[in-house]
Amino acid sequence: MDIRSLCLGALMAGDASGYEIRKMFEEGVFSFFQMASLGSIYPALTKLSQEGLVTFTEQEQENRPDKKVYRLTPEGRRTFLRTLFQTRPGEDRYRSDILFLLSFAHELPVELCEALIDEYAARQEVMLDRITEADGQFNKDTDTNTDTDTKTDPDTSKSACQAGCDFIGGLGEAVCRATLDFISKNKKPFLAELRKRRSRQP
Amino acid sequence: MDIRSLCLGALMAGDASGYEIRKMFEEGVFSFFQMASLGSIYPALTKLSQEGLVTFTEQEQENRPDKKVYRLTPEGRRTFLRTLFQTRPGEDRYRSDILFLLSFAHELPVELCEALIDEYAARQEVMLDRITEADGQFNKDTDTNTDTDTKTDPDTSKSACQAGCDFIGGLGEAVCRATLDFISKNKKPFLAELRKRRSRQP
DNA sequence: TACAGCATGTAAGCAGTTACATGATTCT
DNA sequence: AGAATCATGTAACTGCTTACATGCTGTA
Repeated sequence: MDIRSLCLGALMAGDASGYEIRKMFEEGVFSFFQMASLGSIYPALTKLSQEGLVTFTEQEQENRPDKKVYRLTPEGRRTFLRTLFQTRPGEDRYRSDILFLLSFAHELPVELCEALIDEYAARQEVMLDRITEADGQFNKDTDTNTDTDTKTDPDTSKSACQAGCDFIGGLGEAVCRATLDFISKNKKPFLAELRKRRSRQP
Repeated sequence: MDIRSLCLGALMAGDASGYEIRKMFEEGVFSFFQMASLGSIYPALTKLSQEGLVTFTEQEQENRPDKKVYRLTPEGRRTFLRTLFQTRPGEDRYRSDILFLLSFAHELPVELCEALIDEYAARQEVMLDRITEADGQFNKDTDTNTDTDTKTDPDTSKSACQAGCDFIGGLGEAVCRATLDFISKNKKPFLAELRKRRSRQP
């Protein structure tokens, strides 16, 4: 998925600034399985608006810098939907430095291994919080899109991403819990095993 | 983790050609949490050998193209270990087109949603097989490194990556199973929910 | 006959990260 | 006083994917 589709997808949930879109990928629903940095979001939004797939309104804010609030155009919506249909999804990719480091546990001090496992668990915990908190975050009104033609009817708009996001949120939750469960069950035996080996071969 | 460290890590398990290293990331132990393509592996190995971190021997093969079998030098080993100690692990990143597409389930035909879920499950199944098969793949003798000074003693060598890889393999297995379990429990209700909405708002 | 697997390598191109640039406000 | 949050944007750089180039073997 390229960054442009990611931005369009984010805007499907409601109007947002570049900064807010990043937050969706960093803390929100999408954080579980996609990410995007500001350095890629801003150029993408610029290009998207040049192509007429999004529009933006500059919002003055008190005590805050101005905001460019982007909104999907009907064409943007159509384009995004077409993309969804046509995309044959690429392979999932999971990258984890921690797990790579832990592959070499037998070469590392046991304390470091423990720290790595704890760090891994802590991150999973954070992810779990994000996922459970994000539940229904697509339903909070974004005050700007109550009377737009980009939105169909209020009911559809309300349930925006809901069904899909619930399912995926549930999946993410299950995965995080399984991970944390595995760690709580296997951490100690694993570290004990490492110490045993260490004492055999110093 | 940059590609160079990944290659060094792969070679910790025993001598290998570039082609074989890719297989480790594509089908082997590392496939769960890292990946690397040939187009990045070959240049990395070349650079690594220029820096003296690996050596290679050209092996003629019958009915097969020649092979360059790479081996860690003591310095390569030291460098890699130092990297392990010093690296403060970057954030885990999971990217999934399928899950992104499924976030918009309410905009897609139910049949497509089902196909996406099935595809997702199938991939998890493949991953599960890889992980369980990979168990102990670090222990199969690679016939070339029985009498080298890069290896410590046979016992250590035998248990190469074992402890860490067992742990991580177990984790991967748990995660895959949790995913498949979640899907088998929630797929039907989810699709039913989608159909219900669809009939309400055609 | 065509495709898949084994095997290595180069190079173009792109996508995205990181760093830089700017600046106000609020919290510690 | 300094860090963090909000807010936007550009540009250099990097790292990776993809495609190209080559060629043999075994299978469908």
